Amino acid sequence: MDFPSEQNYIEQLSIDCVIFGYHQKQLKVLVPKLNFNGDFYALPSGFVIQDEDIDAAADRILRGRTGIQDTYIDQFHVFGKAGRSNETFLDKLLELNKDTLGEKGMNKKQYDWITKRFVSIGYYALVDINKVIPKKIAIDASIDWYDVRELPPMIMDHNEIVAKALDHLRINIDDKLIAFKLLSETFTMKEIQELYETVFNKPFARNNFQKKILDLNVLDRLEKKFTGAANKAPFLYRLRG
Amino acid sequence: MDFPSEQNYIEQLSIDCVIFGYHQKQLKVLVPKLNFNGDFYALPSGFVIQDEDIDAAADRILRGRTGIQDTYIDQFHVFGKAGRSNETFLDKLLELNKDTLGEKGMNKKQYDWITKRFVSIGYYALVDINKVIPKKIAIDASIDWYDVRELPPMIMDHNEIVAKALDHLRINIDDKLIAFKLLSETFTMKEIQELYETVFNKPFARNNFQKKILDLNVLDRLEKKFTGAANKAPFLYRLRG
DNA sequence: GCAAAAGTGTTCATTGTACACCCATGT
DNA sequence: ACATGGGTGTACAATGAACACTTTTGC
Repeated sequence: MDFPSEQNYIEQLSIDCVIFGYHQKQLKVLVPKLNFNGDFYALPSGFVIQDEDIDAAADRILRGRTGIQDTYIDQFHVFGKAGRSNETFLDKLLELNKDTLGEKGMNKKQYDWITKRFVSIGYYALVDINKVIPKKIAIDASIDWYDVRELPPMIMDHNEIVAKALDHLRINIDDKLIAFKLLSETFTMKEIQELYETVFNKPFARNNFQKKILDLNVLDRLEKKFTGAANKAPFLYRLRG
Repeated sequence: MDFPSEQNYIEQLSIDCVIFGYHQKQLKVLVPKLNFNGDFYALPSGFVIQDEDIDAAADRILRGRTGIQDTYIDQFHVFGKAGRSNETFLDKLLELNKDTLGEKGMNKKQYDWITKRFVSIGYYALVDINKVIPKKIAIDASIDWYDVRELPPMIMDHNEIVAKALDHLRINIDDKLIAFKLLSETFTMKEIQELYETVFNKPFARNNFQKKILDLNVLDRLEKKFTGAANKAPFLYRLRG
């Protein structure tokens, strides 16, 4: 396997990505399971190349797991507690993977790299879940979408990182008009409302919600969407610009 | 001099502090001038010790320049463009300080430390300017308060860092009730208003402002403050808790 | 009494919420 | 025709901004 210590990365600095998607009234996060013995789930992470902007590094990490690039990303917090790495996680990982991560599998440089304390920059990304085909990379055993409310226990402080990312998503969703990044190109008003209700975990009044969204003046109203249902056909909308 | 490369610091990761104070209708930033040949002004910065939380590192750096600790700090952004260090600044610094920073003054390890690319975590701090006696540390030739609108040109992207810190101060000032951190223990309503007017660079209506602040329900009204002026004496207030 | 500045109240506009109603669609 | 869900309009409440008025202080 490739050890990051062999690459020209900044040491002890990592980037953790919370990739949000939305499907069928569920806010989902893309989470790989690590290709080691033991059930280790970890956010898509990576390191910063010496001559690379940190935003570019986040975009590169995202591209590796989603296949798409130039998606919406937002750097929201740095996680830098000294003890965030070594609360049982590392011991367990090394214990269960003596062959690959022990003295046989690694040299000292490699061992030092993974056992040192890391400061991690948290990014969250919003993607159209239909455009993403989750991709395993070398370190992954599998990768899947999980409902943000039913995430597996992840390594280190990764569950906290997701919680904080969700806080920031809620704070920014109106201000930065980012809700639409989670939807397809075109969408109905009901779909936006259900997205909001999922994100905030509370109902919104239908008519007032419509007014609020239309008053943003950022949507173009397109043709109607005929579903075959026995009711009035809803309009499709698209983000202007 | 002490080189940071001799300490047990995380490499290529720094912390930059924007220390805000307020005095006589001016929002001020504490800026040291570096103890090198050439006019190099730089935000109070430092590095993270291996077993130290990043918040603790910021607090330590702050304590070094202000003498006070446990002040209000907020981590607001990470500055990580690959080219932020080496736009003429480093060349100029090395050129003007061949004796101390050239081959004579430094070994290779020290030279590598200062010439590598840095990712910097930005913190801003709010202090009661009356409680701070600015302290030079070894690297400083001088240290002074500057009006945020009349800062000297600083190294690298430090002027941008201040601008972004000010953005975040404005965003958070109401939400996190942090305006009072810039004032003395007790203050008049007029002093709070002038602080707001300085921070936002715009006037506020006196009566509405008073109502807004009192409606926060976080202030205790104390005795009146008799200034000797020929007008009604204002009340003093203090943050509750 | 008077000027200066603090404190309070009242009105108007804007925004947000709750309720009611009409419209299109397929059976 | 009618059940279903989409779209719009109106009334009320809460919030915020503009204006007016009263109170206190030292000369």
